[in-house]
Amino acid sequence: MFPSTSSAVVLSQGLVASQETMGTPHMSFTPQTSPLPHLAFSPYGLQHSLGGDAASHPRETLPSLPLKLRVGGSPQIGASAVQRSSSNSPWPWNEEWSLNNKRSSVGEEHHSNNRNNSGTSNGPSSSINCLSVSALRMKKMKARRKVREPRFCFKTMSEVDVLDDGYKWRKYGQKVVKNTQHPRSYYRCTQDNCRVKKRVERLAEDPRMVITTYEGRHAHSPSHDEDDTGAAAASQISFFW
DNA sequence: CGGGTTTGACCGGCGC
DNA sequence: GCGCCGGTCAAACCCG
Repeated sequence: MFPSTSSAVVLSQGLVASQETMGTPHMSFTPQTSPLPHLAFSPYGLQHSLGGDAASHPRETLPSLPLKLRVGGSPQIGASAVQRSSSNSPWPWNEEWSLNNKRSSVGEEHHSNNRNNSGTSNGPSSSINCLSVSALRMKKMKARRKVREPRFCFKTMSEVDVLDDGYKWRKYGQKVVKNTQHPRSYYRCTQDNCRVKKRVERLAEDPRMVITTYEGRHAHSPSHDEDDTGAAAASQISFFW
């Protein structure tokens, strides 16, 4: 799962990204100064800071992440909480959280879709198929777009992009976002009935720093064995929005 | 062969 | 209204 063989995940301390990085101006990071054997975090105490939408998400809607940055045997773990502060950032906790307030949430649909067939199908029924497929796709897209799961993110200094948080992820997309030289990767939890997603990207100004954004909450336990030290460490590190 | 990754296309949202 | 951009899809590809 871990794509790289060696990496030192170190604590990022007191970082403040004040200029636009990956379209994320004025990010500020709360210092975490105590190196811990494992990274864990508890974003739950921060719901109130998320505004109305967050208030609508009960505590349980936030992802529980026994993040286990087990790198190189003796990890120096650290994570910087990222604080919501910008007004015009494309960073998710700004517009997207506010969008959450505006959009009603409906269930997502997961059907197979035949997007690529819509333009190439032949025969007398092709137009009908086109329409139905297109309509289905549209419906699906709309349903998908309206759903906004609770999110939080953190920053780590790591050589690897994908941190071992105990869950199994499948990459479903990669995108180069504007004004960045590093692509953003999109991952989805491979567990059935679990729609937790995460985005991983690197800071443009400091490629050693990895920004991981989780969306949603796992409806299951981590996919591989945990020693639970992450949970224990959760009491030692708190994450902030 | 099954599961994961890559990658180009597509879509909706949003700003101008 | 239009174009840009981020997010997602899914076929093709890769790998064990």
